[in-house]
Amino acid sequence: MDSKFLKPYNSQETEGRIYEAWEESGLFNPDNLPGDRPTPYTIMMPPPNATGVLHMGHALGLTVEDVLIRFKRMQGFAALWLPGTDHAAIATQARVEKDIAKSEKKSRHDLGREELVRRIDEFVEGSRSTIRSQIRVMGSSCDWSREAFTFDEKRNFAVNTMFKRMYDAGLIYRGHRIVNWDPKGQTTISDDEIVYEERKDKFYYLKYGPFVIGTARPETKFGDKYVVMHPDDARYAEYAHGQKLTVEWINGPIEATIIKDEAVDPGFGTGVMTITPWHSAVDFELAEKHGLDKEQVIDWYGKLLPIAGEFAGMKIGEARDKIIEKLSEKGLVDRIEDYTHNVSTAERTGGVIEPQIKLQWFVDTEKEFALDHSEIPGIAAGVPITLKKLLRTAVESSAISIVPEHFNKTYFHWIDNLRPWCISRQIWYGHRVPVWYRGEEIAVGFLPPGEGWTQDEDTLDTWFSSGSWTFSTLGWPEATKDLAKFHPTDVLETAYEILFFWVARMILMSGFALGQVPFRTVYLHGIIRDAQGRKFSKSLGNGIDPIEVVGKFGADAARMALLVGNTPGTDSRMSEDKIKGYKHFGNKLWNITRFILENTDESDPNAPLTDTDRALRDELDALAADITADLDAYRLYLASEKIYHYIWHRLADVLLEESKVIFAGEDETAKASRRVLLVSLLRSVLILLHPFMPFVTEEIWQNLEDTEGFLMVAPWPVPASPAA
RNA sequence: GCGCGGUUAGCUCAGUUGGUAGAGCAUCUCAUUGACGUUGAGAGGGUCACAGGUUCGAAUCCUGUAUCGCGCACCA
Repeated sequence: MDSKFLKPYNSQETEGRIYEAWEESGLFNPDNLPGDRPTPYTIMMPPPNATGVLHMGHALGLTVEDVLIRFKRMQGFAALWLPGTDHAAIATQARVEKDIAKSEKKSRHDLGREELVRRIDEFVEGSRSTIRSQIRVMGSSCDWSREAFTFDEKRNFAVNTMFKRMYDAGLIYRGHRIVNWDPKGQTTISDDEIVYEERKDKFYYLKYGPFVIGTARPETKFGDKYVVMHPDDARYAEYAHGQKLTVEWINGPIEATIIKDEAVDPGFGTGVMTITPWHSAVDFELAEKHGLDKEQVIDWYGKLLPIAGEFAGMKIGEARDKIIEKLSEKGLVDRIEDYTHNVSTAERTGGVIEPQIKLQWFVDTEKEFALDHSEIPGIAAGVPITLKKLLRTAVESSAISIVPEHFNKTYFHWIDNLRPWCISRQIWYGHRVPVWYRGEEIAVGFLPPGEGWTQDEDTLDTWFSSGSWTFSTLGWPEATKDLAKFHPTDVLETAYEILFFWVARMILMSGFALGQVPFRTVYLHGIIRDAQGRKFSKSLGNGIDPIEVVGKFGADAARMALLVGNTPGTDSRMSEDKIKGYKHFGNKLWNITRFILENTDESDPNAPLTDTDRALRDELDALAADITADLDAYRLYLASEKIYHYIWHRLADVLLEESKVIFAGEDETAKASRRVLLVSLLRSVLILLHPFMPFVTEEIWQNLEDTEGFLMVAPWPVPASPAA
């Protein structure tokens, strides 16, 4: 027996060394795996943002993915887990701009586009290498030879190709539409990048000619020359659609036009409203419908424009009070009420969103097109379909299943509320919109030959590029071997928070580009909270750094703590005590090994098993089948607990205790049988525990005399069922 | 407002197709030079949020209520 078993298990000494050995073996790459492996099993790592360091959520994701990939690798699949990082355009640029502002007191405009992008590239390079090493620390058995970055040359080619194909199919268009404008970040953002903050404001009832209208935003009302009511509202039956009347307003009389539309809720307020098409999505649609004028009232920095007369140049907040003051003097304020509502703010900058009309690029999710090839059930090639329908069908047809299942409803609910997806951003870091202009000419996708072309200034929403992650990583648009073999992928494992941001966009892009689903299963994990149930945050300072935890307790312990009892889609709490418990477990296994080795020196491998021992062997085989079924059904929280429970409370507490009595007795047949049994059980539990605690199991395996090669590729005892 | 979840032991949470309520931690008792610096055996502790219903049988299925959390839409 190796003398190292005489001391407690030391994760610090072991884990780095084992990881290096795995990496050098080349076995993370499915091309190098032993035996004939016709069936692929693929997971694309959700690329962590290249903005900093890994947090507990990443650690959980990496652990779940690694358990699945190790399980399937041992089961004989050509297992590919492809790692990568995300350039996360807005987040990264915001981060670097902040750093520069702090250290050099310079803005991006001081630096210029080229220099800022160069600085960001530099930052990202450093950040990516940090992330790479952190992914390794968790024990992730991913194929580094295929590593990808959402903003490298290959991915840029894929993005430009995708843009061109969607443009040619009529699904991408440029238009003046209402967008979410972030005056602080000076960019548009998508609906999903908005966070709502509850605020208490005033709600003003203003006299507008013969009407009383309600508004929370008097500062937008200067241009309001349309007054809208429901056509069936008896109170206003005397007014006809299109009728004009002159009303006294903020800066004097204006001509108002009556519009009748069913969009107005007669039961809300007075049942009458005026509209501001430039600064409200609902009003914009009304204006489009009736062909009304639209006028900008607030500029790109949140200040009032000349239309506001004496209020021009004022910030919104300042103007609001003064306007009400003036209206009040003019006797036009009917009453003021308190009002609680949600204000839209930009997730990244905290700026209050100002809806604005802007010339932007959009993806149209309701326009019909046809796929020339489809493997998605319910969608036939050549038959007209919309992206919205595609998104729905992929999940409705069970081509994709979501774990836990109830997120299906959330997904459908989101699709039903989907609006055109604004994909252009006014930031400098990221894939630049692949469109070039020359006079009246426009070129899409790639820079055409010839002089005088100017590229669109905007960049693309980062989710536009990560939408193609499952296949751009495999070489698309080239028809590579990898693409043919590994796509569609098997599982997409991610946080439920980005179901829409990312998961839906991948379904959309994969469906459009390949006529395939991007993955067969979506496994959504919950948020990891602290012991008090709070979200980890910088301001609270309650973060548990996974890397620190691993240093202290080992990656194996951290992995188990993240897995056991943590059901998909449910938030869970993390405390050092829990992690410590599993460090103890690693040491328990270490000592079980020691006991078995000490008592089986003279083991005769050919000795027959007694009936009792045979039954004990069968018991573990049954457990193996059970654990396999749990893993196939994504019940990792049960599988991990079951093998833990067996090792500690069955193997150690019962079987080893019993064995002490047997070894102390006179029955040589029972002794011989028990030696064989214990060695056999030890080997089996190492295999079954390996996906969960890869380091300590591999280390023990390497130190057993009768084992060869890596535990990492030892055959799993239960073969894959044909259906799975 | 619409939708989705949670409510089970002091705490954190499991409970897969309905079949005698479980784990870890905590508490208490006992044992212990032992494979274990990190041990074992045992005990106490639960009207499974509440009210109805279906069923031979409900933590589990159905209806409703309360309460907490989340998502979406936000209404002029």
